[in-house]
Amino acid sequence: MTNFKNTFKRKRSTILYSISLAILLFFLKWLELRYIIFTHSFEIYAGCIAVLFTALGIWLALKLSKPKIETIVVEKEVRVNSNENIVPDVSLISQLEITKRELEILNLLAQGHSNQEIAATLFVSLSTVKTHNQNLFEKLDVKRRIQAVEKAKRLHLIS
Amino acid sequence: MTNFKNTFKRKRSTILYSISLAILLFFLKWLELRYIIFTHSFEIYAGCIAVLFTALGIWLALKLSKPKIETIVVEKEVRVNSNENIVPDVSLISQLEITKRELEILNLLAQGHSNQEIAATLFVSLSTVKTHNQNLFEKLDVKRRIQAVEKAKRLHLIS
DNA sequence: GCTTATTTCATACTAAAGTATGAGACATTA
DNA sequence: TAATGTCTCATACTTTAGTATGAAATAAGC
Repeated sequence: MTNFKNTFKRKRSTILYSISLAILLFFLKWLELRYIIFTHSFEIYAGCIAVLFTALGIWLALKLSKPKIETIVVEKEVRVNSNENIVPDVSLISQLEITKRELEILNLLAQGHSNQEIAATLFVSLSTVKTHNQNLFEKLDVKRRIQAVEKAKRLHLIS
Repeated sequence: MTNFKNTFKRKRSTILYSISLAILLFFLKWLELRYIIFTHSFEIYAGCIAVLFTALGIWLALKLSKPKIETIVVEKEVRVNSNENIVPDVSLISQLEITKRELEILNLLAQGHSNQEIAATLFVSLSTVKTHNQNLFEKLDVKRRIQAVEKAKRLHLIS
């Protein structure tokens, strides 16, 4: 312990010097920072504005964007004995926002036609048929044409 | 006409004076505008930054955010024939020389599965499923899976 | 044992289907 | 007139489907 005290006394000046030096260095660093901020105040200001208004933009977009409406059909099985006359369910078709053209294509799909054949039948391009298919699959919440047909028949969208 | 010319000559200086005055005024206005822009260049710059980054924010938000989805659930009664009159036509199946395995695959096809899924279900390789499909299509005399399903249902090979 | 039918798998290829994205034309509607 | 919905088409790319062919393993029946 005495040894430690002696050592401390001997080295006090050194330690003090070190501390002063450290403080001075910190002060200088601080001055440098101030200087940097001062000389670049415009850029910093602009940066702040940029960040702020980016945030504003994001907030605006999130607030004002309309939610996409998705209709999900929950199927309830009802068992019947007789084959009733199957009538296309018009209300469900409109509810799922299936357009006339899409319904046409759905019927052709159900007949087992390829996209090429459908395009030829309707006098449109292959691209068009593919686009209709895409929209149709999304509206019916299916992945493949065969599922679309299957579901459409089950929901009586087509006969 | 002569009268007009004389009037014009008399008033030419006046007109020229007016025009000069107008030009001068325009020039002054332009200077003023320049001055305004100059003295407020920082605000204008900041404004531009604000607009730009607001747009950036909106774009970012729209691009990167998942679309808001509002879900509407519709309950739909699906009528299912519970009677037993739809029974796989065994005689026709054997007549067409459709094997057990092929019939299994036909049923999975009818449920809208992909070849991959069928392979996984039956614990066989994709190649095998394709081979079965090929044989099946030939026996049913169709070109595509969707036609195979359609025909199989029509012939009551599957329910 | 040999043949035959069935099931399995592979490779290599072509064709078709599906995804993602952007955009023009046109009619309807607020 | 501006916004919206529908239909149209394109390009570029990835994934599935389908074709052709050959072949191994196995069980059933002659």
